[in-house]
Formats: sequence, C-alpha cells, structure tokens
Amino acid sequence: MPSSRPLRADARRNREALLSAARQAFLGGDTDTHVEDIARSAGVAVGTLYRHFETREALVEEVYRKEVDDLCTAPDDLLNRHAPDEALRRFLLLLVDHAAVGRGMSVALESIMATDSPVFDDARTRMGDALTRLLDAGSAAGTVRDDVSGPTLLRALGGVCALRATEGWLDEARQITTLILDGLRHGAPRAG
Amino acid sequence: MPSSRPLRADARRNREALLSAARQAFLGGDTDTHVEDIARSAGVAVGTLYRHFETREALVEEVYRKEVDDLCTAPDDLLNRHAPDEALRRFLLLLVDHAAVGRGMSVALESIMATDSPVFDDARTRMGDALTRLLDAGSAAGTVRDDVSGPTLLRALGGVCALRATEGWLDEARQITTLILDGLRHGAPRAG
DNA sequence: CCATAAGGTGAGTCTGATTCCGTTTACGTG
DNA sequence: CACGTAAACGGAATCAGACTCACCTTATGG
Repeated sequence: MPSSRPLRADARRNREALLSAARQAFLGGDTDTHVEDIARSAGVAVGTLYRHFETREALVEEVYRKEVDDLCTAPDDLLNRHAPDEALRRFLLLLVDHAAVGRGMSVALESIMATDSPVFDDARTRMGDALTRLLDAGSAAGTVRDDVSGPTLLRALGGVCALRATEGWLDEARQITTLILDGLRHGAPRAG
Repeated sequence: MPSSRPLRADARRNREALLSAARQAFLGGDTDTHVEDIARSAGVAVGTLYRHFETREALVEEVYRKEVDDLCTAPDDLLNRHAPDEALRRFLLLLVDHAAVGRGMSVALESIMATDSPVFDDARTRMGDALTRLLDAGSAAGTVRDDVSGPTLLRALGGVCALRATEGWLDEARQITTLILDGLRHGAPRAG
C-alpha cells in the first residue's frame, strides 16, 4: 500500500498545492476553514482533495506533523550546547514561542498535547520522545527529578498551548512553563 | 430579557427533563450525543429543546456549569479544615478525582480550562476564583509562592483533564498535579 | 501517436444542527 | 366553569458542511 508508484506529476503538484493552502489557512489561525475553501484556494476540486487525504482531519494532521517535526529536532541541538536543565528550559520556552508565532501552531500543539485523537498519535509520540531525551539527560546529570516521563510532561504542557488569543497570554504561558520547570527541578520540595 | 415571568409549569418540567437527559448523556461520557436523542429521551421534540437552549452548546454549558459550581464550593470547606497548602493539594486532587468519575466531567473540565470558548466563560471564572482563594490563603501563610494567579493555575491544569481514557491516566494525572504543586511551593528553586 | 491507468471533477448524498409556523395547552379572568 | 390568549410544543423543512461516485481528462511509457 505505501508508495506503490511515484505520483504522477500533476498529482504531486496538486498535493503540494493542497498542503500549502491548508498550511496557510490553519497556521494563519483559521482552524475551521471548509474543505471546499482549501480546495478552491489550491485551485482544485474537493474530489481531488479527497483523493489525496482520507478526511479533513488527515489533512490537518499532515500539516501539523511537519511543524512538529521541525520542533522536535531542537532538543538534540540544545543538549549539545547547554546543560540538560538549561536545554529543557529553552525547549519549553521554544514551544511557547512557536505557539506565539500565530494561533495556528498553538492549535496544533494543543490538539497534540491535549487529546487522544489517534490522528495525532504520531506527532504526540515524537514530542514525547523529544521531551524524554531532555528529561533523561537532566536526571542523568542529577539536576532534574527522575520520576516524570516525557509523555507525562507533554500532558502537563497541554494547558500552556491553549492560551492563544487571551489578553496577555504570552506572559501567562511563560509563567506556567516556569512553574512546571520549578516543579521538575531536582531537590524541589516534594508534595506530601 | 432575563426572568420576565416565571416559567409556565409544563415549560419548567420540560426544561428540567432536558437538563437531566443531557446530564445523563454528557456526564456518562457520550459527549457528542445528538440533540434529537437528548430531546427524545426527555420526551420532548427538538423544537422544545431549542426553545429552552439557544444552541446545543448552550445546553452543554448549562449542564457543566452546575458540576463546576459544586466543585467550587469545596475550597472554602477545605480552607476551614486544613492549612492552605494542604487545602490546595486536596483541591487539585479533587479535580482529578472528579475527572475520574467518568469521562464526562473530564471533558467538561477540559473544555473549561483549555479553551477560550465564551460558552464556558462563566465556569472558567468561577474556577479561577476558587483557585485564587486557595493561592491567596497559601501565600498569606507563606507556604505558597505569590506570583501565580488563579486563572494561570487553571490554565496549567488544562492538560491534566485531557487524559481521560488513556491507559494509566489516573496515575499520570496525579503525577502532573504533584508536579505543579511542587512548583508552587514557596521556596521551590526558581528557574533562572 | 495511442492506449490506458492515474488523476480530476463537482453535483449529489448524508448526517446532524437549527428554524419556522401551525397546533396545543396552561392559566388568569369574568 | 368556560374562554381568550400568550406561552409552549411538535416536527417537517431547511441549512451547513463533510464526504462519495460515476464520468471525464490527461500524463506517460511503449
């Protein structure tokens, strides 16, 4: 089923056009753009959209996965350049800033972190792994507590990414991030 | 517009029936029950449902608001019985347990905490206030840091309530709660 | 060039929320 | 206890938006 033949030239072109139109719509913040509109602005008919993407959600997922993939390359770089707890701190703030770029990415992150939708399984796994790498490095260095897993931390961050568009949300997001980091620090006073 | 005349007897009866049918459906976990089904199981036609509730969402909100109101009476009791930081701890765990009762409440809390939907403005405000009371008491007693607001904490908890149905989610939820509490403790090492 | 399979089209279907108006009913009044 | 009337109700009709399918168009490899 996967990759039978290479796509025909026009098909590949249309697929790209669709993804690009969808990216523009979704990352621009308009998360509930109609499929018809996406198809139209890609210069194709809905039938074509559905030839390339199983459902509307599948298209959404494809767009967001690429964004998440980008983000997930960051931890390795950060770990090379910084102490583990600092790398962790920077990564979390990076998430916030990405969410800040536009409402769109925030919606993506939220969907990924705050739902169980199988549509985002893949992205969720990648993010979880990225966080796990950071946490492991930190606890190996003794600066981060070792009883929190990547996926759990991912869940904890869910709320941060739901803030878009509130007055003063960026500050609030940073504050929550800090709060979580403080809780993660090795030697934090533990709740009874 | 608000409270012109008292509702006619049959109207009040139907309204109650609708709310009760909706509560049963939503809190039972089936968050996307069709309006037709709710109306039917309340023994009423859709037209009647729409006479009482502007939209489907409005009905959802009404159901959830009541649950949230219940929950929001807890902090005062807890503050009477326990030291502020303990009261805070218990309240957060109470949230988790409420989410545990069934997926329904979890969905409610998630919607409330993790979105900006004006539909939940009211519930969100109440929860924010409840948390503020707890935080204020804690920081007055010097056991809780004073730079986190109720609404911010509410946001931070958003992820916790999105866990329902995952394998082992209850443990994960408790762990995240603990993590946040640790970050809140006065004297926690602060992130740089 | 042609055959033909891959790809595209868009009107039509389906599902579910919301509306609208004719009918029924509660209840204050004489 | 009728009766009039505003308030409620019912439910078929409408609307919205995702998704399908039977038929047409076009790359492409031989």
